[in-house]
Amino acid sequence: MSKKKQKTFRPKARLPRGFGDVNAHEVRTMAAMIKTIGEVYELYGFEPLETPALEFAECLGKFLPDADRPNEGVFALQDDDEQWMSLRYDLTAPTARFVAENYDALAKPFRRYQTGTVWRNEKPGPGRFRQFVQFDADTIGSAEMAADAELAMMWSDVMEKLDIARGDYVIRMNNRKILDGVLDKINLLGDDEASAATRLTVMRAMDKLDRLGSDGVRLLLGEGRKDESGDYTKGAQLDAASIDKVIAFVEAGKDTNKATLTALAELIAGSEIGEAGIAELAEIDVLTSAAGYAEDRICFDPSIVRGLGYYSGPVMEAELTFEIKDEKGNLVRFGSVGGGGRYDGLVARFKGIEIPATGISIGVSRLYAALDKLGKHKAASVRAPVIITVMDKSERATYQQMAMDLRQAGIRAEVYMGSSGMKAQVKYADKRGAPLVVIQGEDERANDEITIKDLVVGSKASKDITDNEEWRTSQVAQITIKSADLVSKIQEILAKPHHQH
RNA sequence: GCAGUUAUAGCUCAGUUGGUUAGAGCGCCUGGUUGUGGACCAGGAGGUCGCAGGUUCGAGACCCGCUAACUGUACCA
Repeated sequence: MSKKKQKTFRPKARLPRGFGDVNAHEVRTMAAMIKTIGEVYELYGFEPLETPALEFAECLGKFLPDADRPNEGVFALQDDDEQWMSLRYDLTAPTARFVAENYDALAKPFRRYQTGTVWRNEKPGPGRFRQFVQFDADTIGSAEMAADAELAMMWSDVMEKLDIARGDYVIRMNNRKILDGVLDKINLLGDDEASAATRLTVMRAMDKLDRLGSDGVRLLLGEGRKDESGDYTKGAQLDAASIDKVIAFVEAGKDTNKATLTALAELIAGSEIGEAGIAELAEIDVLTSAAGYAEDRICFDPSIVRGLGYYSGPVMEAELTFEIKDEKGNLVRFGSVGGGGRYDGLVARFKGIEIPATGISIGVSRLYAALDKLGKHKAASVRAPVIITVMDKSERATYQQMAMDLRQAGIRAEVYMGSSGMKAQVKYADKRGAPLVVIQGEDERANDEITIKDLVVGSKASKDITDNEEWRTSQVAQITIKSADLVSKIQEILAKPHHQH
């Protein structure tokens, strides 16, 4: 052996980008959110379903891993028998698989809700992760607009149950058939490849109205647009008349849903598919209006596009409309926190027969981030445990009994599990945010007493004490009680206002 | 994917036209205080200056390549 020290390999402790740890506060608030959303879904009659994280790649849809880039878009791996499996990238595709697999046994329409983690192998950004949580509800096997209307209203209920005030959010709704109507009017509904490609470009451009404004969209519909970094995006090369039509369409939103429908009807008059879409939205409007859900909650917005893949009828998006400032004072808008719509073709991939379906997907992770910045999380705070210090290790059983007594009364309590001295123990309690510290050393034990130190009161008192001698010897915010009174005394102290949240 | 910017301690960042042992604040640890959080005081740990090459007597700084992160943009079931 050489005398040189072998350099031991130490991996850098780090996480792949787009993945994040979830701390105690986040776990609790996220769980509370999920509970709230689930309760609303249950109220509407939806049933829970869980499916696995991995599915056969071919079941999830068009993102089949190929030999060159097996993990583009999805995380995929090969089973023993070389079949490709993928981590699910949404909850809709697994649901379609489930329905196709169990179709005969299900009560139709099948109404289920599901929450879970999904994974996407793509570039992360602010508010965008490679692993995140969604919470979906779908009605499968109904072509009725009532199903879409119900989801929009339920979504609105969810937002308000999460303490997002009416006006701070809005469910925006459009219809893919109306979008097709516009494309129809500018002669882009052809089956040829060129039309299909231009269609995509046009829809992408329309979807960017909120971010780029109508001037930016105009550029994307025409020649192309150069962004501030100098990168150039080629446009759809439409002629001026067509551009005007598309712009008029995306800006056709009015103050009331009825007025929007009227405006849209004029713009796409003569297109069969477009008129069908307007009829669908009109039907939804009747139902939502009758239930009292006005434009301040569910708003028809012609600029909503929502993905390019499978939607076939109404599409919707939940948007947070308030703005707040970040640490640097910049205005931050959260924007979309979920999407949904009708996808009549999805189950047909498996069954051959078309089964109409509609659903919504709430982006729990994004919504969480937004509510966190708003300070709107409820039920998030759990009181830290009372810490019982270990003054004499030989008395551990006694301290343990104190903790058990407190727990019996429903009070979080823990005996200090480390081996440091008292100073470190109180410091530990402080760092944990403990409300109280329980102390029983030799002196107390001799008199069958226990000392309770109130860390909240002590913290306030420390501001007026600059002398350490005084701080130490005055034993600030401490009381000594009879051992038998431990639980009742602590209950009494914790009921005081300064220990309430 | 494309473009721009950046990379120095756990965090936020200094580091002069290239010059000796690379700094500060905050945080962390220890002691002042063997039975007490904060404040204060004293001390301490922590860096292959992203990686690899080159220019130079000499590189944290200059040049080339790579990597990563950030921002914008594209894509987004």
